[in-house]
This record gives sequence, structure tokens and C-alpha cells, in this order.
Amino acid sequence: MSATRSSRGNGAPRERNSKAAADKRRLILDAAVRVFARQGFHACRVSDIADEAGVAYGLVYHYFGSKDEVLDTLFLERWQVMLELIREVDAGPLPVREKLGAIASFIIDSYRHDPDLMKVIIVEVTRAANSFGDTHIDTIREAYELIGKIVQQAQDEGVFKREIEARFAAMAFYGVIEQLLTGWIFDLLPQGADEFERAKAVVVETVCGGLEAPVSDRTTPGNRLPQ
Amino acid sequence: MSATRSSRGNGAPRERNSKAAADKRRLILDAAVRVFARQGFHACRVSDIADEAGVAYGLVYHYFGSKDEVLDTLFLERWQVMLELIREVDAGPLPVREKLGAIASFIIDSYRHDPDLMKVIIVEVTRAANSFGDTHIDTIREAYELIGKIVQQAQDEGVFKREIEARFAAMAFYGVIEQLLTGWIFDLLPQGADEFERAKAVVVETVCGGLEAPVSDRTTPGNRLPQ
DNA sequence: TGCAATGTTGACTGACCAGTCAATCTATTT
DNA sequence: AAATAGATTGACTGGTCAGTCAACATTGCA
Repeated sequence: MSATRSSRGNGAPRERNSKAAADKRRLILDAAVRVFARQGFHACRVSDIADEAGVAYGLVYHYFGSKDEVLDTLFLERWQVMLELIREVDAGPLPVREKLGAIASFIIDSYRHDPDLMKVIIVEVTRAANSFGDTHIDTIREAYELIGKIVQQAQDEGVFKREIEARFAAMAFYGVIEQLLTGWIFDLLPQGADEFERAKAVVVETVCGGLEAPVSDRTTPGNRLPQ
Repeated sequence: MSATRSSRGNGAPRERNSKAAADKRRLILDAAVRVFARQGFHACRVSDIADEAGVAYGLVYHYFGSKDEVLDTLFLERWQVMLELIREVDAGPLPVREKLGAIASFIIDSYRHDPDLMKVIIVEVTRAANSFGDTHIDTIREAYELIGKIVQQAQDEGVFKREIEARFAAMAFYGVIEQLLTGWIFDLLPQGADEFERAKAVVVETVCGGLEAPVSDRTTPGNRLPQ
């Protein structure tokens, strides 16, 4: 399965018909999201994707080097956007609580906006050791590390207590979010605009509540990170 | 893939050679854990399991109805033990923090004792919507609900604040644990006896810290659950 | 000793499906 | 209008693998 990864890095043809071509490519990607979400990556056939997109079987291979590459593309496309968001938040001047709140909001809104895509990313990539998770491990790790950096800074400022290692705290934070999405994906938690908003509050309340230092410690600024 | 689920519910032959037969069965199960952990359920062949166990291909089908049934068995075997532990803890008289601590300890110790098995359960079942996760959803849900019950009780006692719904809190708690295991599985977090112990503290600190009510609210006992 | 009954073997089959490719179509350029 | 290049089609192939089965082995009992 994971043998034939990629081969034609580009995917999208250049000039000329590029507009129409890009549209077809997107059509296939969107169809793939639906099919992967409905049947799972392993259980679906490439022909299911083609059928869902209303194109011929071979066209999938015109735009993508392999079935794997379709999923890779979907994952990277979304994860890069998320990494960018986290980097921006990290660089900004907000207090930790709001930084983490912004990240939680982004991920939960991603789910609200396209639950199928997030389902596919979580189910087929983020948790899939031995297959896609392993392939993209460095990309995934980067998110954890950026969150860890935010926690670290809060610890340096004395807002978060130091007893809990930043790495651990970052995993905890991300874990809570992903588990909430998992709850929605498996239909274990009710969904809806209200629920999503409340979930955002839960993430921040729960995790930050447990990480914050007693008010006294707000002294000792410690050494901030160079940048 | 998920078509031929079960057919011979028993699996273990009865009397007579039952001792030796049970051993062979276990031999196959243990081999399957290693193979599933190493290659993943989808990527491995039944012959890999047979080879790893040092038995003939056909013997796997003597003890199990299908490849799926092997994984089902591994999952259920472990999950039932966990459910029992949670039920005991729930019924006991400990304060919430210790109840949740005991659950976190159990899961983390399960990983320490048999990381391959926990890897398989998390990667192939717990997060696998559309395949095994879907099949076992009710069994999985039960764990979340039992944890929710513990949180609920703490809220009734005024130890945990009521703003965060028990269901959410339970998911958050479990999510933190599973994400830590995921960190170890993907080699994103260092492992070792010390790390595991610290992780237990992190889970309880982080989540309970965020859920506990300010000391004042310890009044209003509210209505306890009937039992 | 002989006869069930269960344990064990591995070659074989039938279905399935990712990926290929030669042919056809469409648009753009000159 | 002819030429070129990319877009689109879908039948076909080659390999893979879950599951079957008929034969052989071992065990316990009568």
C-alpha cells in the first residue's frame, strides 16, 4: 500500500487550460473526501472516487500519481493552512488563553466547515501509524511543537506552572480537541453551532484551568525565548 | 473487508486438548499483536501472522473465523478488562481525583506492559471509523459513559464545576490519555518508567485542575445519582 | 488396538482492484 | 485548416491475498 508514494510531485498541469484543469482536479479531490469519509480509504476503490466525481477512471491518474497521493494531497493542503494559523497566533501578542483558544477555534471551525475532510484527516492520517501517519509524521509533529512553544512561553512568563512539561501540555491540549472531533465523527456527541462554540470553551477551560499557575507565581519572568 | 465478521462466536475449542489448544490460540493472538503493530492490520497478510506464530496458514482459520475476528478478539479481550476496572473504580469510595488517577494509571500501565497491543487497539480500532471502530462503537462508548458518570458524580458533590458538561469532560480526559499514548506510539515523546509515571500526574493535574470548582462551591451537594 | 474427534498442514482458487495504455476528443496556436 | 498538446476515456492486465479444503497427524477414550 504505502510503496508507490508520489512520483509526480506537481499534479496540476501548468498554463493553458489550467483553469479548467484545476477545477477538474479539485472536483476529484472533493469527491475523494466524500468517498474516503463514507467508506474509508482502504475500503474504497479508485473507481468509487471517479464515479463520485463523474469522471473516467483514468482521469484520476492523470491528475494524481496514485490513490495514496490523493489522500496525501488532501491532508497536506489542510494541515499546511493549520500550521500557518498556529505560526501566526504564536507570533502575535495575545495572552496564552486566547492563543490556545484561537487554535481550538480554528480546528473546530475546520470541522464545522468540512466535517468529512477532518474525519478523513483524523481517521486516515493523524492516527494511522504504519501508513499515512508515518509518512507525514514530521508535518504532524510540527503542529505539536508549535503548540509546545506557546505553552513554553507561557511558562517562562509564569502564567503556566512549570511542573508540567510543555511537550506534555501540548499533547494534552491537542488530544482534547481531537477527541472532541472524534466524538462528533462517531456520533457520540451532539453537533450543532451551539455545541461547537461550547466545545471551544471546554477545551480552553479544561486545559488552561489545569495549567495555569496560582496568581502568586506571576513573578519570575524567567528567560524568554530569543525571538 | 468488514463483510465476513465472525460466524463462530466461540473460537476456543472445549474440553480435551483444551489446554494445548488454548495455548496455540494464544500463540496466534500474540503473534498477531506483533504483526499488526509492526505492519498495520491492512498491510499485513494472514500468512504473516501464521509465520510469526510458527504455525501453518490454515491453523489461523481453525481458531478464528476470519482475519477480522483476530483483531476483534484482541480488542475485546483488553477493552473488557478496562471496562471492569473502570466499573470497580466508579463503584468505590475514592475522591474523583484518585478515581480518574486510577483509570489513567491503568491505561498507561497497559501501554507499559504491552505497547504493541495498545498501539493496535488505538490505531486500528479506537480511531477507525468505517471499520473496526464502527463495529465496536458501543463497547467503546461504554468507557466514555462510565467516565462521564464519575465526572457527573463529582459535579453533584460540588467538587467539579457544573459549567462543563460531564460528557465533554469525559472525552477531554480520555483524549489526553490517548494522545499521550499516541505520542509514545509515534515516538514523539520519550518513554520509560519515569516518563510513564509523570504522564499519569500530567493527566490528572491538567484535566482535574481545569475541572475543579473553586473551594467556595463545595456546598450545594445537589442530588446524587440513585445508586 | 482401534475409532472418533480434534489439531495441523499448505497448495489452491476465485475475487478483487491499483495502475497502465492506446485510442479518442477538445482547445489553442499558427 | 492543419498541427500540436493536453484532457478524457474505459477496457485490460498482473499481482495480491483472504478464505477453502482434502489430506495427514495426534490425542484420548473404549
